[in-house]
Amino acid sequence: MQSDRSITDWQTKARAICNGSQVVITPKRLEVYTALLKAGQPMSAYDLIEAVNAEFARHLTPISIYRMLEFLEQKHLVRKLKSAGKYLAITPKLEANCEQVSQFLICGTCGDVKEFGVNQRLLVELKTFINSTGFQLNTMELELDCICMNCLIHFY
Amino acid sequence: MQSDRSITDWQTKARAICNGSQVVITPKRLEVYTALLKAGQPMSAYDLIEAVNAEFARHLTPISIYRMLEFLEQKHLVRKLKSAGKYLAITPKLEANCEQVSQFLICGTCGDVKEFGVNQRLLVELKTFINSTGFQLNTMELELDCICMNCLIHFY
DNA sequence: AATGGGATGTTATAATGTAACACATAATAT
DNA sequence: ATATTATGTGTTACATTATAACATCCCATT
Repeated sequence: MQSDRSITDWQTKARAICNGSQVVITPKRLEVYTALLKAGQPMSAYDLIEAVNAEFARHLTPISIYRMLEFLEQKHLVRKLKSAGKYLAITPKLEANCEQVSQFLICGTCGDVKEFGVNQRLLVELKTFINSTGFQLNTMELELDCICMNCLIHFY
Repeated sequence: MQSDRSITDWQTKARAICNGSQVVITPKRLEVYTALLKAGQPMSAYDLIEAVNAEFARHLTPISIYRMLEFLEQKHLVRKLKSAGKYLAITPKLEANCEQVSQFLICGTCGDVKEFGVNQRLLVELKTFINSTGFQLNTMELELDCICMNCLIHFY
């Protein structure tokens, strides 16, 4: 959960990011982004529909949400976690530190997600290996299949 | 696509792996595994239903396939690629080489998957970083979001 | 006002994955 | 040898995630 203050900051930044092109951040797109910011955790597209419709008195349909999410992804305001089918607002956390790259640690048991900064050198090394295959990494922010401490204790 | 010879080898190994416990590899489970081996590439559960039903004259339903896939995953005969929603028969390729760990390079554009061996040291290092978070990596065989050379040429 | 591009609405449907309960089969215990 | 139990499968229905196709709206510019 983000504070109201930082949400406002991020809304402002979002507007700035989308400035200048023909393609703009509309009120609804900003609402989708805001709902994700407020949640402060990954949400499914359908959970997001409920959240936006409730909070902003809309009646968005799945296709609309998916289109807006696609837009927000292109602007790097939202990140899709493919392995979980969930979406996450991108926040500043580790951006300031160029030595660190965010990794998404996803608990395969309960779905909890932790964002964690890892030494950039490590990922550059991995990227270099991969480049020799003809495939190129789309991002160095990996989705890592994990189990969280809580599930480890309770279920194993 | 695997050769008939190596498919037979893997069927035999599969039986051996499942030997000794109460839980056995039944004909149908072996058929699911065999269909995946023959495909030699990741398949969706529904593609797999069609393949098994056609080749072995079954009429399996989704729930059955998912149950069999779960069994095969537990026995490490099948790997689920969560980010792609596809399933892959596990084959020997890199197992012999302890210095290397398989990585799954997944083209986000066309869905093509390449298995690629990476220096184990690198992944142990990553794993060590992650352990400090309270989350633990379920596997060092990562799913890496990539673009393949072919899509790179055609679409960008 | 006309037009043209981007954004959204509307409807329908595809693709992926599970729940709940019934039945079958095979190993074991009595 | 039968009863019991655990495992495997069938059947039906449904939940969740995602997209296709086409219509309409809105707004900037002509």
